[in-house]
Amino acid sequence: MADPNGYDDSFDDPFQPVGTRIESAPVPARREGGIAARAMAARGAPSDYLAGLNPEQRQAVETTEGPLLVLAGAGTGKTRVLTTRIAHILATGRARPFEILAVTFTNKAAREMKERIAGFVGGNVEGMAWLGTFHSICVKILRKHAELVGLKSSFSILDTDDQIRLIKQIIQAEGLDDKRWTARAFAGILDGWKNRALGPEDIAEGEARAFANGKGRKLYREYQERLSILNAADFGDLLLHVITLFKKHPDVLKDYQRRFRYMLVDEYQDTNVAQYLWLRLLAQGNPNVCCVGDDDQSIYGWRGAEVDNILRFEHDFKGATVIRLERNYRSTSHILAAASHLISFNEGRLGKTLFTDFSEPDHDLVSVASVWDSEEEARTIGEEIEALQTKGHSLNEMAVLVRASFQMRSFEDRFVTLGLNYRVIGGPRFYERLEIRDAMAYFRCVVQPSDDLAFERIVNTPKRGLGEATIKLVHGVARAERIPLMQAASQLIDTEELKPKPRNALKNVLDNFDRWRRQLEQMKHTELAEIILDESGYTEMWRQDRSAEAPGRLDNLKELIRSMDEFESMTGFLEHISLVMDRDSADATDAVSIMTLHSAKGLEFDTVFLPGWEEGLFPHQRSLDESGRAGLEEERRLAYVGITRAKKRAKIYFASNRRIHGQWQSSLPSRFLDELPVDHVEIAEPSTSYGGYGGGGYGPSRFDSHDPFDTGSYSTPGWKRAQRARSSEGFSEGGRGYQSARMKRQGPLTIEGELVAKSVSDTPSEYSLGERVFHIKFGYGAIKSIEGNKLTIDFEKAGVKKVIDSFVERH
DNA sequence: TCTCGAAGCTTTTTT
DNA sequence: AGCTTCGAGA
Repeated sequence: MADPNGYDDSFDDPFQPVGTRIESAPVPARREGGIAARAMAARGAPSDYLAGLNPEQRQAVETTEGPLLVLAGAGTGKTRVLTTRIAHILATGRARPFEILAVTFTNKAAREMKERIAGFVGGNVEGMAWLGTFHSICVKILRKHAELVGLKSSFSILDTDDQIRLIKQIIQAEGLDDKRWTARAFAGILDGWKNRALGPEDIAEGEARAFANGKGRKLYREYQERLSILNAADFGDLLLHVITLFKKHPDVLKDYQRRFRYMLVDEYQDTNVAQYLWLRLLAQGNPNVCCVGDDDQSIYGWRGAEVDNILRFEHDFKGATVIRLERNYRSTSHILAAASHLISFNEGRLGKTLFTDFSEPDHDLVSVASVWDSEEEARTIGEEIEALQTKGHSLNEMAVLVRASFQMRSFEDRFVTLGLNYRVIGGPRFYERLEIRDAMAYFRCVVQPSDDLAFERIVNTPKRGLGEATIKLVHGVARAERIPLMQAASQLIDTEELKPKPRNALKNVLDNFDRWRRQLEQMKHTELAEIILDESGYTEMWRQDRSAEAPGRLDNLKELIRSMDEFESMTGFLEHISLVMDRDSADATDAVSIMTLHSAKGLEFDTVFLPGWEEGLFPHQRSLDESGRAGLEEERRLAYVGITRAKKRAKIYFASNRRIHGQWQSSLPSRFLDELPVDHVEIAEPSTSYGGYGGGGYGPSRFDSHDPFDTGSYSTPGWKRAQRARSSEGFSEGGRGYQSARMKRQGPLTIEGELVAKSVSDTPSEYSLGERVFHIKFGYGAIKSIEGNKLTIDFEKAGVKKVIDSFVERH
C-alpha cells in the first residue's frame, strides 16, 4: 500500500476540510505521468480497451451516467467490466482518479482491481485514492472527521478478539453469568444490529430483551461507551460512524457527494443494510452508481448480507439500467447446465441464464460418486488427482472445495501420505496467531498508551507475577478515575496498595513502555520492534518454551518484523494490520488447493472436487434450522458457486457414513444431487468394493416425501437451543450482593471523550484532611495528607500508607 | 499465582 | 475427537 496511514492526502487531491466549501472545484495541476494524465493521453483511442468486450459488457462499460446494475453471472467477466469501466471513465475525462469511489469487500479484490486498472492506464494507480474496501474507505473518512462523531483522529480499530474480551468485561460488570450469556453470543447479536445500522436506541424492544434478561440494550449502550472511552471503534462502527457523520453533518456529506462523481460497488449481493444506507447517502447527490453483483452467488446472508439489496436495486435507484452478463467464458456446457439447473430451484431470483459456446463432445460430464466414508472419499479424490497429474495436469488447477473446515482434515491426512502437494486456503491467518497478536499488543501500547485492551493482553505475558488480583486493582482505579489502565497503573505504583513484588513488576513494565515510547522517535520502527520483544522478555519466553510450536512462533515473530519494513512507521503498520488481516500467500509451488466453498468464491480451477454432499452437511443442518427456506436457498447458492468454479471438470461425492463430533452417523445424499440435470451428469462407478450406500444408487424419489421443514423439528439443535433459552429465562435474576457496593462508585456513565485524557491533578480528591475513612485492606484510618487523588492515611492497624482515594470509603 | 485436569463447544468469514 | 476455556489445587 502506497499510503500506509490511510488518511494522508499526499496525492493531487483538492480535498477541502469541513467548513471550507468548494463552490467551484478548482482544477488541480496535474502531475506529470499521473494516472489522469496518462489516461487522458490515451483518449481518442477507446478501441484499445473496449476491444474484445461482448456487446453487454461494452454497454456496461459505456453506460456511465445514471444508476446501473450489472448482473454478472459466474464467469462472465465481471472484474473485467468493472476495471474497464473505470479506465473508460478516466480515459474519456469524465472524472479524475480521486473522483471515483470504487468499493470492494475484500482487500484482495481491491488489490486485484488496482493491478488491473494499472494495466490499462499504465502503472500508476496512486491517484485511485478511493478504491478500497468499505471499511478502509470509512476509516479514511473517519480519520478526517473523527471529532464530529466523538472520536479522536487517532482512534484504534478493535478486532474480533478485542471485541469479545471487551464485551466479556461488560457482561461481568453487569453482574451477569458470563457462561449463560457468553460474550461470543452477544458479539454475534451486536454484529447483527450493526449490520442493520441499528444503534442502541433503534433496536426493537423484543430483540433488545432477548439477551440477558432484557439487558441487551443496556449492554449495547455500555459497550459503545467503553469504546468511546477507549477511543476505539469496532468494524461495524466504522460504517455506522460514517453514516451518523453524513446524517448529522450535511455539509460534510455534500463534500463527498460532490467529490465522488462515479461510484462502483463490487459484489453488491453481499452488502448489508448499513453498507446500503451508506451508499444511498452518497448516491443522493449523484446518481452515477454502478453496482455489480450476482444474486445467485449471495452466500453471506448469515453475516448480515441482504440479497434484498440487489433484488430491490431498480426500486431504490430510480431510472436504473439493468444489464445482464450471461455469456460465460469459464466452464463447459455440462458444468453450466448442472449449475443452472440446480440454481433454478431457488425462488426470488432476478434470473439469468448462463450460456457458452464452449461445448465439445469429449467434455466430461459432471460426475457424482458415492463413497463409504470420509476416508474413502479422501482416498478416491487422492487417486483421481494423481491420475490427472500423470496425464500432465497441473495441481494448481485442481481444488477440493468443502462445506465445513473440519472436512479438510481427512484430505490433508491423505495428501500427506500420498506425498501430494497441497495448500489450505483460508485457515488461521497470520495476524490472528497468538504470538503475532501479543507482539502487536506491545506495539499498540507503545503507540497508543490508552489502548487498554492491548495493555491487558500483555501485562502478564510473559508471566511477571501480575495476576488477577493486581489487574483488578488497576482496573478499579482506572474505572474510578476514568483513565486508561496504564495511567492508572502508574498512579498505583506510587502508593502502597500493592505488595512490593507486583509493585516492582508493574513499575518495570511501565518504565519499559516509557523508554520505548521515547525511542520511538529516534529509532527505526523495525529496530525498536525487535528491542521491545527482546527487552520485554517476550522472545525469551518462546525460546524457553519446549513445545513443538515454539520454534514456529519465533519464526513468525521474525516474519512480522520483516513485514514491518514495508511501512514507514509503527503507526502506519498498525493501521494496515487492523484493516488488512490477510497476507499474500503467493506460493509458486504446484499444489492442490483445499478450501471452503465460501473462500472459493471468485476463483476458478480446471478441476473441482466437491466432497460431502450429504443432507445435514450440505445443505448444512444448522442453516436449515436457523433460516429455513432462506437458509436452504443460500446453501443451494453455495452449491452453485462450487460447481461454477470448475472450468472443465466438476466431481461431486457423498459419503454414506460420516463422523461428526466424534460420532459415526450414516447420512443421506444431499437433495442437491437430485436437482442436477440427468443429461449432464454421470454416476461414477464405485471405485472400491464397499461403495454405495444403503439401497444402492440414488433416486429422485428419495426426498419427495421428505419435507425438511416439518421433519424431526423436535430433535434438531435449533429446537433444543430454543428450549434451553426459554427455560433459562426467569430465574437468572441473580448476581446480587457484592455488585451493589461496586456500583456505587461507578457514578454516571455519560462521559465526554476528553475526560479520558484528564490527568490526576485535575481531579482533586473529595476527601479532606483528618477525615476518618475505611479501606478494604488496611481498615480504619485518618487522612494525613492529600495529593491529587492519592491519600496518605494513618491506619489504626496498618500504619501510614499511601492509597488511592477510590479505594476508601468515608466513615 | 501458576499448572493441571475436566468440561464444554464445535458452519460458513471479512473487515 | 480435538481444541480451547474454566475451575480446583499446589
